[in-house]
Amino acid sequence: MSDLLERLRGRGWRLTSQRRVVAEVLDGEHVHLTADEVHARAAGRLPEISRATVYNTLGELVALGEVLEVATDGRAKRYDPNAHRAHQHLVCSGCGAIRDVHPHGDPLAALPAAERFGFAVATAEVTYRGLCPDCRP
Amino acid sequence: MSDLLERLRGRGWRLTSQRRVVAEVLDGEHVHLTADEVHARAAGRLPEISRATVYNTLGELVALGEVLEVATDGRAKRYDPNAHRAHQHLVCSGCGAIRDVHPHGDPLAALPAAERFGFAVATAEVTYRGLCPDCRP
DNA sequence: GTGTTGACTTAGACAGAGTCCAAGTTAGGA
DNA sequence: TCCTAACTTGGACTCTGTCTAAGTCAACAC
Ligand SMILES: [Mn+2]
Ligand SMILES: [Mn+2]
Ligand SMILES: [Zn+2]
Ligand SMILES: [Zn+2]
Repeated sequence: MSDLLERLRGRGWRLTSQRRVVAEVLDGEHVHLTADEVHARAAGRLPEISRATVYNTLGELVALGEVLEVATDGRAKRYDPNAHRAHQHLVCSGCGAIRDVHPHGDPLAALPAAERFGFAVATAEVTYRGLCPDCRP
Repeated sequence: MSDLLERLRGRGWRLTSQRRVVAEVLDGEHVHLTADEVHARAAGRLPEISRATVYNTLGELVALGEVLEVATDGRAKRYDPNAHRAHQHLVCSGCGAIRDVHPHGDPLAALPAAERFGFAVATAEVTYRGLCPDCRP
């Protein structure tokens, strides 16, 4: 992620302080922040950064494949900087905590051709749900 | 689904015309309607049914396990009356069309204990994504 | 260094999905 | 038939995200 800014420059992007700060907020942390959380942390370093710019930058990073968008039911999307190693998510049904997990095998392999209905199936996302240690009875 | 109204009555629910119409709209169809689509179809039979009641009734049916909520990223949730046979979903990345699919094996089995981090993992939802025949280049 | 310019940022209006509330209505038991 | 708690209603409200017009500035040319 630290060379992300170089990669972006290589694509002809302007390196603005806003983009730099958003990249720094996502850098290194294996977290799954909402756009508003990214905005709050970015504003800690660059107080007047706008929500629109955070949304724009996140959208650009997603389009480049540098960040993944994780849709969690009903609530705000989460942005995942761990885009370079395929993984799935384990979500606590109690508190909403999210962890990266690495299941065995390729989930796509479980879908037989007869169940593909002519689709060109490209990806399989798996969401495991259950109660985390803190939320267990 | 046709005896759903009986099951609801058994739980002490009042059988109102609104609830009856929402149940009829979902009945039998293996579709994945949004709340607003359910409202539109229900209003065809009972013109003054309100959005709030449709949301309330759908939420109650979900809580009872009679209907599944399918979160599709960014868009409105879809309500799935096919709650009595486990299945997964295949979604077109182009037009958003949804189909029920039945992969081989239990997707939970692919997650080793060491990857469960103390969670009591209960379910695995799989979303397959790709282009449907109409959207393929 | 200075100037130029189109890419970028901003505030705020807007939109879609869903929730909440106070007031009115009604299903179903007494 | 009456009564009342449960249900429904319309509209206000919240949350998430998009859009736009006007202002700003990074990067390049000189
Ligand atoms: Mn992740
Ligand atoms: Mn389904
Ligand atoms: Zn938890
Ligand atoms: Zn399609």
